[in-house]
Amino acid sequence: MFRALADATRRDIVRRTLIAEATVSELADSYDMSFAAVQKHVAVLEEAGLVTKRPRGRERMVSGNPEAIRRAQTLLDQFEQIWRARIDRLDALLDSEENE
Amino acid sequence: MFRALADATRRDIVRRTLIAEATVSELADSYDMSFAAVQKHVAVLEEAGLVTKRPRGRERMVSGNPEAIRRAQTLLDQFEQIWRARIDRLDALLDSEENE
DNA sequence: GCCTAGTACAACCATTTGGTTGTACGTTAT
DNA sequence: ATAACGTACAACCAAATGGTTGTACTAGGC
Repeated sequence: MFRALADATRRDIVRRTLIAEATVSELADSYDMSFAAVQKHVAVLEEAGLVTKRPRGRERMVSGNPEAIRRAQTLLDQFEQIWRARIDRLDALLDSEENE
Repeated sequence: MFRALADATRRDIVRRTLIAEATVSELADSYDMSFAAVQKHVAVLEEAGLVTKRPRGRERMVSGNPEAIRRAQTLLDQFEQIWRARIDRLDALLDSEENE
C-alpha cells in the first residue's frame, strides 16, 4: 500500500483517477514510458486497492479508490496519536518535577 | 518518504521511536536481522526525514520526527480533497439534470 | 591502558522493481 | 470480413532493495 504510493508515476495515476475515470491508454499517453509500463503501474495500484478497473467495451476504466486513501491516513493518524501520547507523558513528567 | 514507509520493519522503527528515543542497538535487538540491516533501515528513515539521530556518548539516539508524518498526511489530505471535488462536480451534474 | 560495546561502512548477494519489446486476443469501426 | 485499437501477458534487462559478513574506529568501564 505505501509501497504502491512510493512511486511518483503511481501517485499521479491515483491523483488523476480520483479526479475522473480514465482508460489505461489515456493514462499511458500522459507519461513518457511504454503502454506496458503504465499497465504495470496500474496493476500494482489495483493490487494495493488504491485503484479499481472495470471493463467498458474493449477499454478498462481506471478509477481511484478513496477508501484505500483513508486507510493510509488512518495509519498515519495512529502515528500522530502515539506522538501525542509521548508528549503528554513528558508534560506529566515535567509537572511532577515542578512540584518537588 | 512513502518509500521509507513501505517497509514494515521501518514503520515499526518509526512507531517505536515516536513513543520514545532508542539507540540503534536497542532497535536492532528487537528485530530478527543483523545490526547492520537495522542500521541501514534507520539510515533510510533518516534520509527521508522520518527519524533523527543524535549522538550521546558512543550511542546514537534515534527519535521519530512527527513533522515528516504530518507532511505525509498532508499529501493524503490533498488526495481526499481531489476526491471531494469530484463528488461535488458529480452532484452538481445530477442537480442540473433534475431540472430538465 | 586495555578490552568491550556501539557504531559506521564497504563488499557482496539474491530478489524485487521499473522499465523494455514482442506476441496474442477480444472489441470496434469501416 | 478485416483492419485497427485497447489490453493482457511473457520474457528479458539494469538498477535498486533488503539482507549478509567482515573490518575499522571511537567512547566507556574496569
